[in-house]
Parts: sequence; structure tokens; C-alpha cells
Amino acid sequence: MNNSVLVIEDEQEVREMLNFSLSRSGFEVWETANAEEALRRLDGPLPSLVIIDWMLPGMNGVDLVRRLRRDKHTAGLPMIMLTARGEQADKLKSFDCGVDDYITKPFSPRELVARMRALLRRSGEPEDGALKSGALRLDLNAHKLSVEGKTVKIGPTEFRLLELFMRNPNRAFGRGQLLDQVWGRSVFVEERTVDVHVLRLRKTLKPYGLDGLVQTVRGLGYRFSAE
Amino acid sequence: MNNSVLVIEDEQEVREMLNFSLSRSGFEVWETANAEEALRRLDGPLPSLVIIDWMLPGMNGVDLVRRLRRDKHTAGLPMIMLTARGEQADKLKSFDCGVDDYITKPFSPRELVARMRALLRRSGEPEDGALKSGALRLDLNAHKLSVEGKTVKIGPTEFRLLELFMRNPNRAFGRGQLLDQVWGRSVFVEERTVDVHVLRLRKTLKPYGLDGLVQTVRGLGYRFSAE
DNA sequence: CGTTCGCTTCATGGAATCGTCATAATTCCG
DNA sequence: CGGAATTATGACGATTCCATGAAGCGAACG
Repeated sequence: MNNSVLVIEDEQEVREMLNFSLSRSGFEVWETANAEEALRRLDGPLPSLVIIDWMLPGMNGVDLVRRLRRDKHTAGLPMIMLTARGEQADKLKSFDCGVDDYITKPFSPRELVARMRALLRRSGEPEDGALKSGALRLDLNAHKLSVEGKTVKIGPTEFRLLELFMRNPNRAFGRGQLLDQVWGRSVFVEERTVDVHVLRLRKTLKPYGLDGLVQTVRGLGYRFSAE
Repeated sequence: MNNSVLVIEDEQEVREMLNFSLSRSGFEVWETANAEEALRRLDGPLPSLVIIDWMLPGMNGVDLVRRLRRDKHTAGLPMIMLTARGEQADKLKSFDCGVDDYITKPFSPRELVARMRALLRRSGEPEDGALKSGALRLDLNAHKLSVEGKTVKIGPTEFRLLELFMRNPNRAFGRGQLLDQVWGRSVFVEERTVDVHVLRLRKTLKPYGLDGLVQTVRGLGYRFSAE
């Protein structure tokens, strides 16, 4: 997902407001009311950004951020801390534990969106919501793959797989890693299943001579690379 | 440079304050008083971050940011906008034209530093993760060996063997040590098997005249060394 | 409900890689 | 120089790993 935001906020009122303004700005909003639920949610496919409230029932925001940063799976997630408290010490503590931005209530939704965009831009998110590689173009908003302008049919899993590959070119992934990132870690599937989806991905790229982009790394897994 | 900041600010007082607090936080501070001077300065080596005042004599901050973003040389620079004006419209305009963060005067120097650190953390380039030795390049992320840019086919065991060698150049390994490190401690294989894999490694390097890098140490084992 | 679509698993064949051995080549040392 | 020790090399069977087609299953949809 290119434009999905996970909102972790216990006050329903604020959550609804965020949902409203973020949706209107084109984000797909996932809501959770506490840290535990959020952690469960983040076991699966990751959102492109997380908004965390400072005060949460149970595990608080700072501890949650620390935990997410420690876990390799979520360590790279862009995070914005949201809080009613404007005190310096709190801000510094938040930045210290690894958030990327910090904004205090009451805040302007438009400023929040602006900061989110700035952060996403900086996090290597493609400008126009499309990953490109040669003739390949993966439109994350429209959820469409096109080659040389022509739309190509592609299944959901193959789409996510290709997305991961295009976000990390020239990097070899083990089957386990692919399962974690593309399927989500709580899912149990045979590792060999990855092969089948890679095969299908290659098949959809074959008519354009681009199947060589997905390469086998024997004894390890696969890699996306322009030769 | 990993900790240099270019401060673009016309008020000397503010500039001095920034210089003081940023220096104390371990940054190397470069100062300029206007956009033109800044542009000249940015023709050379780039700082790791730029702080731009909204109001500048001549070209103002927003225009400067736009211009820097348009120029390929400076397009990737992390930028923070600094301003006395707290109005929403200004913030939005700044974010719109491409700054990464925005902070209003009066601000806490420590918050500024915290935001700078957060931004630098986010902008840090992913490290290469490749072992190099002359024309040889062993990319551990991509799990790929290349010589003079050309990818070279190599088997898994030879890959691991070469990795060990390149991590420890100029060091002789006994066959037992190689078996331990490359094959794993619990594996039982003939010591002579090492010879065969060294041979295969040499064969893959031969076409490039690099087979001399893997040298025999008679009575002991092998060594990787640039002659 | 029946159909379609996509996902997962399984079975099979083929290709790449591995470890071993036999033999040739080299080095060492008396 | 000559024999012993050590290493280089080519070949081969065994194994591991991957590609691929097909079948089973469940969810989504009309």
C-alpha cells in the first residue's frame, strides 16, 4: 500500500476526525485503539506510515515506538507522534526514541497531511505514487501494473511481491523474508509457495521480455535487478 | 560530511545563536546570510542538512527551496524551514515546495536539534554492504559477484568462500578452518573438498585474470591476497 | 447456489551444485 | 636427482534445489 496510514489512538472522537481528513486527502486509513491491537495489525502487511498517540491505555506511545524500532520488521516505518501535551521534554523524549515527526493537539489536519507527505517523500516513497523501473510502472494508487503504457493483468499477491521487489531492487530475499513482508508474518504458508508466485510474476512479465528482472538466487531466494 | 549544516539566515543574532547551539551538539556549522551566497556555497561539497530562513533579502526562502529541489545536485538535500511566522498558510506553502520540516521562532534549540537528527536518520543512505577488492565486488545484499561492473556467475559455496576470504584478506586459512567457517562446524566433509571449491573459485575468476588472488599456502591451506 | 478467481499445496522432471575419488602436476627435501 | 608429500584437475554419481503444471479449496460475487 502506498498511501495507507495506521492510526493508533484511543479517543474515538479524534480517530474519527483523523479518518475523515486523511481519507479525504487520499489515504487509506486503518484504525486501532491501543498498542496491542496495533502490534497485531503490524504483523501483517505494513502501512506506509503510522500515527501514534502519546497516551494510550496499556502500553504507551513511547514504549510502542521503541518496540517497533527494535523489531526489524517495523524498524523502518515512518512514524508520527500525536499528543495533547506540548511540553519540550515530551517532544525530546519522543524524538529520542525514534519518531520521525511530532505534532501537538490541537493541530491542523492540513498540517498533519503536509507533514505526512513530507515524511513519505523523504522515506523514499515515489512522487506520484508509482514505482518505475525501465518500462515497468507499478501504480500503487490505482493498483495497476503497466508496461510501456499498456495495462497488464496481475494478481494481488503478485502485485505485492512486485512492489516489495521494486522498492528494494538489487537485494536478495530469502523465502522466509518474502513471506514475512508480502504475506505478513503471522501467516503460515509453505515456503515453496513463494516459488509459484514468482513463477506467475515472471509469466506476466514474460510477454514484454522483462521476466529476467526477477532472478533466482540459488540456495537463498530471489532478487529483483536490472541484470 | 555527516554532521555539517548550512545555515541560511540574514539576522546575525539568530545566526550566532544557531551556530552556538548546533556546534555544541556536534555539528559543523556553515553560515551564509542570503540566498545568492548560499547557492554559491552549494555549488561545492554539500552539507548534510540545510536550515533556511523564510524571510531572506533578495530571493526568499520558499523560492530558494524550490530552486534547490529543481537542481539535481541539491534535490536530495534535507531542508528545514525556519520562520517567525506561525501562520498555517505559510507552513503549508513551505511543505508544498518541498521542505522536510518546518519550525517557528521562537523555537527551542534542542527541539531543532532533535528534528535535525530525526531528519538525518531518515535521510541516511542505505549502506552499500559490498566487499570490494580491486575490480572485484561482492555484493552481499544482492548476493551477487561482479567484476568491472559485469555480473559473474558463482555457486553458493564459492560465494561464501570468497566472502570469508574478502573479509580477511592477507590471512592464511587451514582447510579445517575453512570447513568450519564456510561449511559450518557440524558438517563432516573431506578436507580435500576444500581444494575442489578453491579450484572452482579460481575458475570463475580466471577469465578476468584474477585467479591469482586465491593463493596456495603449501602445507597449510589458502590465502586471499593482492599478490 | 453455482461460478469464478486467486491462493496454496503437491508431484514431477530437470538443472545446478556438491562431495568424492582417481590421476596428473607440483613442490619439497634429503 | 629421486622419492615423498602435497596440491591441481577432471570426471562422476548423488543430492539438493528450483520450475512447472495440475489439483484442491475457500472466499467473493452475481
